[in-house]
Amino acid sequence: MKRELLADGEAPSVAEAVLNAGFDMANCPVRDVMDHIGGKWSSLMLLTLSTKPHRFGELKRAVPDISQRMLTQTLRDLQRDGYISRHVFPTVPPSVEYRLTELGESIMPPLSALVAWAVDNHPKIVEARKVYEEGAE
Amino acid sequence: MKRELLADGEAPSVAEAVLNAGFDMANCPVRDVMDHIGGKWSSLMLLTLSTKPHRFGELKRAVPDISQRMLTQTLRDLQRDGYISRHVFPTVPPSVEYRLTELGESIMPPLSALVAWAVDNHPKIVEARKVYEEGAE
DNA sequence: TATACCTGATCTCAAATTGAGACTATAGGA
DNA sequence: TCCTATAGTCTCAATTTGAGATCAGGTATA
Repeated sequence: MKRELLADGEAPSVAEAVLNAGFDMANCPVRDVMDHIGGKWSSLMLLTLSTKPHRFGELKRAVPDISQRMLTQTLRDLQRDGYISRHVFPTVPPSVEYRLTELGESIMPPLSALVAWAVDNHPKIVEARKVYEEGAE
Repeated sequence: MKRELLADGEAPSVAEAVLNAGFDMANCPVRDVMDHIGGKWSSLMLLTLSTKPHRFGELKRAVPDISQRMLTQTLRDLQRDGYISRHVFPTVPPSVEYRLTELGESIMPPLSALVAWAVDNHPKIVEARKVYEEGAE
């Protein structure tokens, strides 16, 4: 395995590798990638599309509180970065299908791991916020 | 293991679990967590703090193009959500040390995996953008 | 025939978020 | 006395976001 995951207390090898060796802040891959897939809707889009290809309207229904404007823009961004592909079917009215590319599929294992962590640890975060708010009074 | 990582082509079990079972969009853990650690600077902060505790000024030097305002705010947000702790030393001038909490440590394995993916696949994304721009002309 | 409606996408304007840079307090050193 | 360093905060302009109307074009309904 090229990079090992960190166990609690283990030396953070990935972080050190990234932060030390050739870490150009001006053209930082971490920020460049995280900015996009960390966007407000991107992870939810990728997660939804990982189950199966979706049409525009399906995505809108799957993620109800996204505005049409942001849906279009999020899809454009993901397409631009090569995570998803866009297929127009010349039906009437025209329908458009979005699906993960190979690159998009390849990010799902680490992204899913992070999402799983998020779901598992969400209660702790909510609790931490409550404690913080109480301390701030 | 509670959740398994996905191999390419495997059924996206995490995504389905999240999207189906009790997935309340209004109080979505995925968005709630990703919004914060996916923020423009959060992942870089966590990554930097995972190597060792840092003082405010050290963080500013480690992430040069963050503004002081956003550094303060990002640290507050991470502290509020329980990822990092803040220790004030009553020296003159006072110095403040930030370090990962147990919760913060626990997110590093999945976050590091994603960062590793980002570093490994950054060239493909840059290439995808180039192709997209050319096709758009 | 006229009207409503479906699709995916865009336009406009107001609201929220962000960045740049100046400003605060205190104390030590030149 | 003036300059430096620390960890922030404050203000204002620029960018990003959301809500809602609008578009194009063809089909179903009245």
